[in-house]
Amino acid sequence: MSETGLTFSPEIELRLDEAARLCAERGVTLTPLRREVLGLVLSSEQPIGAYALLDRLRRRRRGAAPPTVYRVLDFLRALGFVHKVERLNAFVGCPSASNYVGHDQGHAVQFLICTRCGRVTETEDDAIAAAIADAAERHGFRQMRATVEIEGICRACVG
Amino acid sequence: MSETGLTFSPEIELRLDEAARLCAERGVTLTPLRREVLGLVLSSEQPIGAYALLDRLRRRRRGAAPPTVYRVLDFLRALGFVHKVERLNAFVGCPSASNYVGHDQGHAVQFLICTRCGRVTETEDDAIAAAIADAAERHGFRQMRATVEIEGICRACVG
DNA sequence: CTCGTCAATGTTATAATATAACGCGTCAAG
DNA sequence: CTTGACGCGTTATATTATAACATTGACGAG
Repeated sequence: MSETGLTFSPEIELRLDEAARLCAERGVTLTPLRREVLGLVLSSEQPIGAYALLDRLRRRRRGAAPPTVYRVLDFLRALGFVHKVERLNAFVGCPSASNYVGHDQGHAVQFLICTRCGRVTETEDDAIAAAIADAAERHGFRQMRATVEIEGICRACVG
Repeated sequence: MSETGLTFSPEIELRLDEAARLCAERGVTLTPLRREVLGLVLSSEQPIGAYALLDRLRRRRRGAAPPTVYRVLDFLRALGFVHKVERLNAFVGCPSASNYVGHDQGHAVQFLICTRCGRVTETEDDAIAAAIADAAERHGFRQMRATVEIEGICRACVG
């Protein structure tokens, strides 16, 4: 009857389709492997580490190795589909990848990391970005990108 | 005649003395090992990785091992004498440790990371801190600390 | 004194994260 | 048809960090 069926939830498949479209626009390819890795990242409630990703990937692709996932993550980050949370050495899907600009930067994002539930919320706060740009300028510093990771307890956890 | 001589430059020895004083105030001890590690971090022009630190430490202490430096770094970070630069997995001395407040936080600091010369400048920008606090609050997020790391080209390098 | 306790460090092993380097197949341009 | 770029496989290794347990020395209670 049916084929393998959808690998991911319909919502995520939609986002993957959108990502494929954006890739095509930029003259690059969202290969099956890349699509699968992105789907796994997007499916994770929490930031996912490269090796956790690798484990999950291996359920479907025998022989996947660290370079497999790191290469794909590099690709996805360069396109802005995925971000790395430095504090956690883990990766999150970008909720607004259509805003894409460039190499894991472009739209200045910040993360709210809940140390209780482990979830990470991405924001794009212009006031923070402006304050940072301003501070950089005052130091005569030519800013390329900024990492902003706020740790604490999220609304849901704090009750 | 003289003994071993000063391990570090006079300026750094002064800062180490000050650190020892602050430790005493807080009822903890800046042991010789801790003093030496802090001196090494302060002596480094650039952020220094734990294993680079370990190498240098070994010149004077045979048998130093990774836990040796990680434990000391934890101690120094808890006191605010040292910060970790997450983007680099490396450590910098805090220029204003007298402002100490607590566990590698307290006074909200930001880093300006020059990707050309590798130097890192620490700042304490209230506008950034305020913008972050404000954004957190708007998300109903109880902020505990924030990592802000700005990458680009420093004044000296950009000319 | 001497015992217990604690902070500090030593010691061994291993976990977790990330990259280097090379090979191989496909496919399109020339 | 061959050359070069891309995508991925494969093996090995580098880098960063922690777990777990042992030893030492200082110091107060008894």
